[in-house]
Amino acid sequence: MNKVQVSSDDAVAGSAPQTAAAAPTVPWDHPRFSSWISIGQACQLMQQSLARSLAPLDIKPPHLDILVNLYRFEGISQQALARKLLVGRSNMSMLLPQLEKRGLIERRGDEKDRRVLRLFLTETGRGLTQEAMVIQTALIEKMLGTAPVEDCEAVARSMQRVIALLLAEQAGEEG
Amino acid sequence: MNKVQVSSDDAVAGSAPQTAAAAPTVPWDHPRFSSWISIGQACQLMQQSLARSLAPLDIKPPHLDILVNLYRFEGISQQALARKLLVGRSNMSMLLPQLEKRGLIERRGDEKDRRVLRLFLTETGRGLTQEAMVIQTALIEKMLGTAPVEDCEAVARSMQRVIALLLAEQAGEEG
DNA sequence: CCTTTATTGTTCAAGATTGAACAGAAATCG
DNA sequence: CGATTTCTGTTCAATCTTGAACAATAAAGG
Repeated sequence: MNKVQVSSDDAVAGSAPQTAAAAPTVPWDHPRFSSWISIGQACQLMQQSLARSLAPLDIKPPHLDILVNLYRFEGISQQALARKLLVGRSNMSMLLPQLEKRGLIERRGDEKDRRVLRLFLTETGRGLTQEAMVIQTALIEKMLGTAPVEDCEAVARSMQRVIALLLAEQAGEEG
Repeated sequence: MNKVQVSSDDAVAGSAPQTAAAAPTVPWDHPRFSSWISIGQACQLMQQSLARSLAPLDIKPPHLDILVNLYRFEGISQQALARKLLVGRSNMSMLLPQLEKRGLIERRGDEKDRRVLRLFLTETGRGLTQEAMVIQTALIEKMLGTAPVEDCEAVARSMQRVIALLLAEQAGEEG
C-alpha cells in the first residue's frame, strides 16, 4: 500500500572500479571520512525535518536561526548576526525585511553609529520564537535523546574545535 | 594590519530577556541542543571550506557528491543517485547535463527499462574525482585528525541512527 | 488485451543564497 | 581640517534548489 518495490534500482552494485593500480587512497577505508559523511547527511536530514516541523508556523530554518539569535542577543546588529549565522550580509538584507513586515522583529537605528541597525523581537516575535524553539528542541531530543549526554558534549567539543580552526582559516585567507 | 577592531558590535550583550515568568525551556540549558548547533555550524563551515578548496578544479560540493557516488556505484540511476544524496530528482536533471557536457560523466539508457538512465564516469571524470577526493580527505583529516578514531566511529554510529530515524519518519509521512 | 496506476527523467516558475558594486557614515592619518 | 580607508546595510544579477506538472515507459489488475 505504501511501499515501493525495487524496480531495477540498486540492483547494479556488482562491479566496483578496482581494475588498475594501487587503489588511490579510497576514502571509504578512511575512518574519519565516513564519519564525516554521516554527520553531513544527518545535518541535511535534520534540516529537512525541521523545515517540515516548522511549516505550521510559516517559518523556515533560516528564519528560526535569526529569531533565536535575536531572542538571545537583543539589539544585535545585522552584520554581527550575519557573522553568527555564517552567511553573507546580503542574506540578512533580504530576510530581515520579511520578518519585519510580518511584525516579528523591529529594526532601530543606532544613535551613536548611524550606519548600524539594531534588531529586536516584537512581543509577537518572541511568542512565535518560543513556539518554534519548543518544536526544534523536541526534534533534537527525539533524535539524540538516546545518546548519552557526555557523548554529546564530547562531540560538541570536537565540533567547537573544528569551528575554531575553520574560522581561523577563513579569516587568514582574506588577510 | 589584518584584523578588525570591534566597533560597537558585540558590545550589546547586556540585557537578556528574562523579564517575565518561568523561562520557557530556554534551549541554551539543553545539553544536546547546543551540541547539535555546533554540529550544524561545523558542517556549514566545512561545506564552505570545501567549496574553496575545490575551486581550482572548477567543481562545487554538489558536483563532488555526484562524482564520488558514481565512482563508487557505477551504473547507478538518476533516481537512486538523488535518493542517496537526499535531494530532489529535478536537481539531478539540472546538474548531470552540466557534468556530461564537460565530459566527466556519461549517461546510457538502460536496455531493459527504457525509462532509466544509467550513469558512468569517463576516464577524465575518474581522474578528476580522484584529485577531488584527495582534497576532501585532506580537509577532513586536517579538521578531525586530532580526534581519536574510536570517538569518530562512535559519532558515526550515532549519526547513522539519526539518519535511519529521519528516513523512516520521512517515508512514513508520505504514505 | 486494455485500463489504471507507478515510476523515470525533464521542464519550468518560484524561492533562497551569494558576491560584487554601491552609497552613506565613521575612523584614520597626514 | 581634508583625504583616504574602513565599515554598514542595500541592491542586483547570477546561481542553486525545489516542487508541481508533464510525457514516456513499465507494471498491475481486471
